Amino acid sequence: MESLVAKPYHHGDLKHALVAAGIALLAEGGPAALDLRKVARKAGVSHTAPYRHFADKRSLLVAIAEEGFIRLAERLNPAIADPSPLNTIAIAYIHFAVDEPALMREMFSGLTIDRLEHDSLHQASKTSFSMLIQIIQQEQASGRCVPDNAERLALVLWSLLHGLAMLIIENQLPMVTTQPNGTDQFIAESVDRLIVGLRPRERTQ
Amino acid sequence: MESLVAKPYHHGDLKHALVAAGIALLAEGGPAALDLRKVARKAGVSHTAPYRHFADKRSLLVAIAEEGFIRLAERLNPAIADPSPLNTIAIAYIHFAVDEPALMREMFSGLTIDRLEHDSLHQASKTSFSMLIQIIQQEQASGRCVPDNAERLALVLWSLLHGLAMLIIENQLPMVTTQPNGTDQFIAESVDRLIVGLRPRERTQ
DNA sequence: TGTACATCAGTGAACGCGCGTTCACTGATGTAC
DNA sequence: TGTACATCAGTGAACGCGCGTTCACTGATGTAC
Repeated sequence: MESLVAKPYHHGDLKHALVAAGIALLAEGGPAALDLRKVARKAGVSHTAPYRHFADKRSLLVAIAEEGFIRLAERLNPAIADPSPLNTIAIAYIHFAVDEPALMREMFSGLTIDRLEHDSLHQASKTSFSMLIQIIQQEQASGRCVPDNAERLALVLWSLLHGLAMLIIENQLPMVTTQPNGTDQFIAESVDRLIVGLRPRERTQ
Repeated sequence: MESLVAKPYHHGDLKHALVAAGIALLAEGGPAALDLRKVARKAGVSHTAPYRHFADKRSLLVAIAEEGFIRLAERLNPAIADPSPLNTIAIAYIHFAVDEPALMREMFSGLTIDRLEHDSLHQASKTSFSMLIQIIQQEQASGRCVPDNAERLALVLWSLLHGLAMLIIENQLPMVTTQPNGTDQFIAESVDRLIVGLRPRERTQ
């Protein structure tokens, strides 16, 4: 069901259209659906046209992962100005994963794409991470977070959020996700737990 | 380099041999390396022999994931009797992932295998999770953990461990993993953080 | 403004490959009498 | 203990398929004069 009106010979912006087509295919059919020929078909172009813009399939995958990190950063960004930034960024992170599970997996499949070899991809992922650091620093400034190394604390937070996101999209937490509003509730519960800790406090509040 | 001595016509235990061959292939070549023909070749058998034991490729993948969860449970089990069980089970969980990254990914790829449809697989994964619950309950019994719902607390712990494991095997934490002993140190740091919390405590200890 | 030509962005046929699966088969094993 | 036969576990040829990639090509565009 291609919606193409009076297609010209030259596409105009095929490179970005191919990335968008790839992301759309991931959304529709999971990771297995991502092959060069399908991407080209989705973009309404012959299956050899992508080679004018990407050296090979791997290059397209890198571009898709990069775009994924850019979109993730856009989703996380509003949390910085939020009065309850930890919970808000957690919700944003996990909702992004739930909305785009296949893209999320593709972005984090470091086994197939070595991030450090692709600088723009690396930068894109660092942008998201820097938001976590920033939020930790804000919380430290207002005395709601211990004054330890902010990057390290952000890594712990990231691990919790990433684990939640992955377990949820891999359907490992049915006891949580099948409840109405269960996911958001459990995210809030998890973030609270990280904030107050497992160990009992002498005097609450 | 098959080490086969005087191969008989009947294999004897081909079913388990195929699962073992699949896990070995995952260890060697990553997720992409896992196809029926390679598995059969690895087990020293024709590429149609697996169909005597598995209906199709999917069935073999389910069996491999199940074996993965059994092995994970074996690795986690000793932590229960450990004096510092939280840190020990965390180390065990993440070391398992680091040792068998492709198997780990396969086990948790719920997008392709629906766990709830395969009861023995579901049971196998619950065994590992129940160890986390057990450890939380022990800590609660000795007053080192708040007396909230143990299963819920275990889910939070699991999320943290899973996120750590995934980020590490996807090579997202180079700043941690490239340091000598950096991984174990960061695991300990993360578990400690979950125990004491992000929020400052009035009076330490 | 018009023409010549280099360059760029697309096409479609063709390739080799390895996959999952099927099929008719054969060799090995277990059991009834 | 020996034989007949059903059953089980393996084989190898063959299939259809879709993939990534290459190649020679053609249509469209931009620029120099």
